[in-house]
Amino acid sequence: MEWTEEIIAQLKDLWAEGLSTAEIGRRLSITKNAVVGKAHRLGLPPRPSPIRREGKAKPTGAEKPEKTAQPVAEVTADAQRSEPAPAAPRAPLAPSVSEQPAPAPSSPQATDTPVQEKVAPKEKAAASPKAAPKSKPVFRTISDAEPQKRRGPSCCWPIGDPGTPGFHFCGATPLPGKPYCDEHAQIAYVRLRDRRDTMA
DNA sequence: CCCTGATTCGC
DNA sequence: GCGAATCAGG
Repeated sequence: MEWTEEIIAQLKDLWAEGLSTAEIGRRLSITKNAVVGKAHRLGLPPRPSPIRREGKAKPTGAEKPEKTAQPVAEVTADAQRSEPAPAAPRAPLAPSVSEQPAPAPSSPQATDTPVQEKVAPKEKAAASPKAAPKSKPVFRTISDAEPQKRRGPSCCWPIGDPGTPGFHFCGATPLPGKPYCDEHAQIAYVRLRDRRDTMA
């Protein structure tokens, strides 16, 4: 795992937002162990821990079976070909706004915009993902995440979390030559110098 | 069972 | 430093 400054910043941000370690791990495509381990190493404020580990000798050391990690975010939208998306490969956390993982459209263009607003950390209660509890996060492709009828170009801005039931793409008509609609293109194509973080 | 975070310790 | 394995509580 390559802990770049950016990833660490995201970790801190999500940690500060109160997301669970597993949730953070899911968003960063890493395990919760990695999140917890790194968080502790960074000296991040501890969460209300459910346990109090007393003097317990560990019999066997931790082996490393080394599972094949596949951080594959397969988003094959037919809309993005001529232009490489400078933004999120999987989740809308890369484009600017560090404190707003889930973009909320201010002006719904469709009459029934199924926007999920902000995905709260309690989203797990709303659904029971039976898929692979222990394995790596499964990223849904656009084909099964969005039962799109029309084949025309559509905004591929992700709404919600990949792998969760409500996940889908925006689907609005994108700007000419852009993978995103007007609305999301504004957040996707952000000047880096406009990025302002509240992190230390 | 599921979830959570903490710690240990081989690498 | 990293994180899987493990622990331990809800």
